Amino acid sequence: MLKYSKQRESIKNYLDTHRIHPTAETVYSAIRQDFPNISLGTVYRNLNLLADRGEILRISYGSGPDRYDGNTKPHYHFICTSCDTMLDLKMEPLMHLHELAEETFEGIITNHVTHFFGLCPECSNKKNF
Amino acid sequence: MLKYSKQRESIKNYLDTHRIHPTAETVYSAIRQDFPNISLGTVYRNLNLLADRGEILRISYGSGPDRYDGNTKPHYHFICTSCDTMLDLKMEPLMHLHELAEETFEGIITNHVTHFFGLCPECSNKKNF
DNA sequence: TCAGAAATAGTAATAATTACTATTTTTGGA
DNA sequence: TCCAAAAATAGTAATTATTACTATTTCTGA
Repeated sequence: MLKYSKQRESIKNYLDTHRIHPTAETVYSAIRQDFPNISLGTVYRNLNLLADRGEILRISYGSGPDRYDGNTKPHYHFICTSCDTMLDLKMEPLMHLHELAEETFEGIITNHVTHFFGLCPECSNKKNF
Repeated sequence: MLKYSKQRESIKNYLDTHRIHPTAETVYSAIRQDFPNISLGTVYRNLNLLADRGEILRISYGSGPDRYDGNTKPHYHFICTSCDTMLDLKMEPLMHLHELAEETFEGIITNHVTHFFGLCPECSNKKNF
């Protein structure tokens, strides 16, 4: 049985109001403004709990820590290989790609994950000068 | 200047002859049959070196350790959420997806990574009984 | 053959995350 | 309103995957 906690509410609220795809560490630093004694374990536990319930997204990619996203609508993510910024892409996601993949596969494919890499607008400008 | 090493040759050969997408730890265990004193650091260093040179693929996904693949031809990977087996998919990869994504993006997108998840043939059979 | 460069083995360190435990908070009844 | 059980927390320790460090060994080309 899930019980209310003000720490969890604060974490959820932070993700809903800051669409920067923060890491657990970033969330931890931010929440500490309001809850100076919150522990990193609590942040991880609640991020996992919220992600398992589908209230937030956990985004894993290559190297580096996982990112979290309050926007659960299907959308693609871009990661800048120079500054690690993660951005939402406007492109419509290919929702049925895994159904296509399943046609030539003996098992069951239920979902797929795609991430895009390159230089973010800011970093691509810097490289031009 | 790159120098020959029998350990590296053995690692490369293992990946070329075992298309099971092994982890560094799996490669380490296997190579130890021939080189009982090889260190895990040597395995990691050579896997990284080979991947950087494009001779093998490093595959990172959600949780769990990275996998390595001697097959450098572009192809998609499937990961079983039940047993963690990684399999190649026969489906043709969408090589130009990141060019499509770049059309609605202010920065530069140079590549993308897609992984598929579900139950492998073996695990999907088990669940039916 | 030999000297310098590169690679190795073995070990220590790091980064991200999870596990553990004693204490505190929440919550649905009495 | 009070209370006990369940759940959550803070603080800490442990784990996992990987990289860094260093003294020794192996390559290689002159």
